[in-house]
Amino acid sequence: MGKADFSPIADTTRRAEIVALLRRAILTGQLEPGQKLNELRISEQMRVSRAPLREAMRELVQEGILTSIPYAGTFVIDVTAKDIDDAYSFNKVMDEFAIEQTWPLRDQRFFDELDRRHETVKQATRALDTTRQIETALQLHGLIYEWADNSVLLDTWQRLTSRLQMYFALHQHARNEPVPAEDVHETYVQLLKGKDMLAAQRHAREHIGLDFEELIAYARSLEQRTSKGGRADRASPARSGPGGS
Amino acid sequence: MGKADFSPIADTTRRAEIVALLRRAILTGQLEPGQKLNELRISEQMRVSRAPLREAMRELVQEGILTSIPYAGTFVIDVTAKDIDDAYSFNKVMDEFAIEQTWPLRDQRFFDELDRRHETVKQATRALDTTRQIETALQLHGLIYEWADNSVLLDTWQRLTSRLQMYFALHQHARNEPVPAEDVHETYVQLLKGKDMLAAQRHAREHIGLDFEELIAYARSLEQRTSKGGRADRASPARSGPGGS
DNA sequence: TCTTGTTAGATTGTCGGCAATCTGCTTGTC
DNA sequence: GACAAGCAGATTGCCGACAATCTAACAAGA
Repeated sequence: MGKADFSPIADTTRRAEIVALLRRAILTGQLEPGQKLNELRISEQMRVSRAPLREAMRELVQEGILTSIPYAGTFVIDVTAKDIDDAYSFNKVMDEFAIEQTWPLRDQRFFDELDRRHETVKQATRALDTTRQIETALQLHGLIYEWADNSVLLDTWQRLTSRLQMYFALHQHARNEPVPAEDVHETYVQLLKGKDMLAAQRHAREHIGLDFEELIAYARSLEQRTSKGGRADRASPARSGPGGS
Repeated sequence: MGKADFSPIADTTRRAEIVALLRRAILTGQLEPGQKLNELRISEQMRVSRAPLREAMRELVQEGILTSIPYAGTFVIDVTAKDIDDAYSFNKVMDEFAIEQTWPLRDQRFFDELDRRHETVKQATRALDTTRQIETALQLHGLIYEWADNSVLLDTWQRLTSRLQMYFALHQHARNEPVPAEDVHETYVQLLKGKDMLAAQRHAREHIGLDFEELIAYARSLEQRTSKGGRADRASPARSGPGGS
C-alpha cells in the first residue's frame, strides 16, 4: 500500500486570502496603528465584495491586531508602551515554559530544523531585508513553541507573534537602521543544543529582553509626542469577553 | 462641573448578540462537540440573515471554540484528553504568573471583589445551578487575571476560559452529579488575602489540579469509546497561523 | 459666542439571491 | 456484483442593494 504524507491543500476561499493580505499589510507597517480600514475602498481595490472582507476583518479582530467599534469602523490596534511591556513580561514566562516542555523532546530533527531556521534568518540578514528578518527571527524563536507539543501554548504564541512582529516592524520602520549586528542568535541556538536547560532559559529571557528594552523606549518616546499631538482618543472598546451576564 | 463615570453602552449589533447566543449554547453544552452548525437553519431560528451569523461564527472560530472547514461547514471543536491536559499544564504556569503580578496590587477593593465573587459562587451552589456554578467559579478564579494589569495575560485567560468552561460543562453534563462539595474555594480565597504568595501559588496549582485530574480521566474514557465508535475522523484543520509566507 | 436642532453625506450593518462546491445516490457498463 | 460517470439535492461562499447609524457642516435661538 502506497504511503505518502500529503499536506492539506491551501485554503481556496477569498476570505482566507484577504486575511493573509490584510495581516501582511498590518505586520509590515503598510497599515499604520490607529488607521481606519474603509471597507468600500479596500473591497474595490481587492476586487472583492464586502462580505468576505468583513468576515476576514472579524478574524483579525479576534486575532488581536484589529479593533472594531460598531457603526464607527475597524482600526489597526494602537500600540502603547504598556502593551509592549505586557507582551514582554508575559513572553518571558511563556519562553521559560516552552523551553521546559520542549527540552526532553529535542531530537535530531529538532536540531536540524533549528539550524535551518537559523540559516534562514542569516540569509534575510545578508539580503538586508529587515521585514523578512523580523519574520524569520520570530519563526526561529517559535520552534520551541511548535516542538513543545502543547496546542494551547502554540495557539497563544501564534497570537502573540502577530503583535510582536507588528511592534518590531514598527520599530524598524521608524529608525531605519541598515540591519542589526551580525548574528545575535548564535548563542541561543547553541544553548538549545546543549545540556543546560536553565542556561537556555536564562539566555532566552535576557536576549529577548534586550530587543524589547529598546523597543519599549522607542514606544515611550512616541507616546510623549502623541500625548499632546491629537488622535489619542477613541480608546479601544471593552472586548466582549466570554464572561457575559 | 458634574463628573459622572459612564461606562460605554452595550454593543447593539445583531452580530454581537449572535456571538453571545452561540457562545452560551456551546459553553453550556446545548451544542455538542463535533456538531455541525447549519447556517440556514440557525439563521432562520434566530430570525437573522446569514451575513451577521457568518461573521459571528468567524469570531468564535478565532476564539477557539469553533472550527471551520471551507465548503464543508463550521463545527464545535472536538475535545480530546490531550487538549484538556495541555490547557491544564499551561494554566498552571499562567496561574503562577498571574498571582505574582497581582500580589503587590492587592488592595481593599480587590478583597471586596474577591468576597463578592466568592459569594456568587456559593449562591449558585446553593441554587444547584451547575452551569452557573462553573461560570461563577471561573469568574472567581479570573479575578487574579483581571487584577494583574497585563492586557496580554488577560486576553489569554479569557480565551482559555471559554475552553475551560466548555470542558467542565461537558463533564458535569455527563456525570450528572447534584453539586460538588460545599465550599472548595474557601482556602483559595483566604490564601489570596494572606501574606504567603508561594503558598497561594502552590494551592492554586493543586486545587485546580484536582478538578482537572477528574476531568482528564473522564475525557480519556470518552475517547476509549469513540475510538472504535465512528465519528473520529474530520480532524481539526491546521489553523492558518500568522507565519504564512 | 455658545449651545442646540437639522440635514446631507458617507460608512457600517443587514438582507435576499445567485454561483461554486461538496455529498450521496442513481445509472450504466463490464 | 463491482466500479466509474453523471446527476440532483443541499450547503457554503460570494455578490449587489437597501436600511440603520454616525459624522460634520450649517442654521437658529438664547
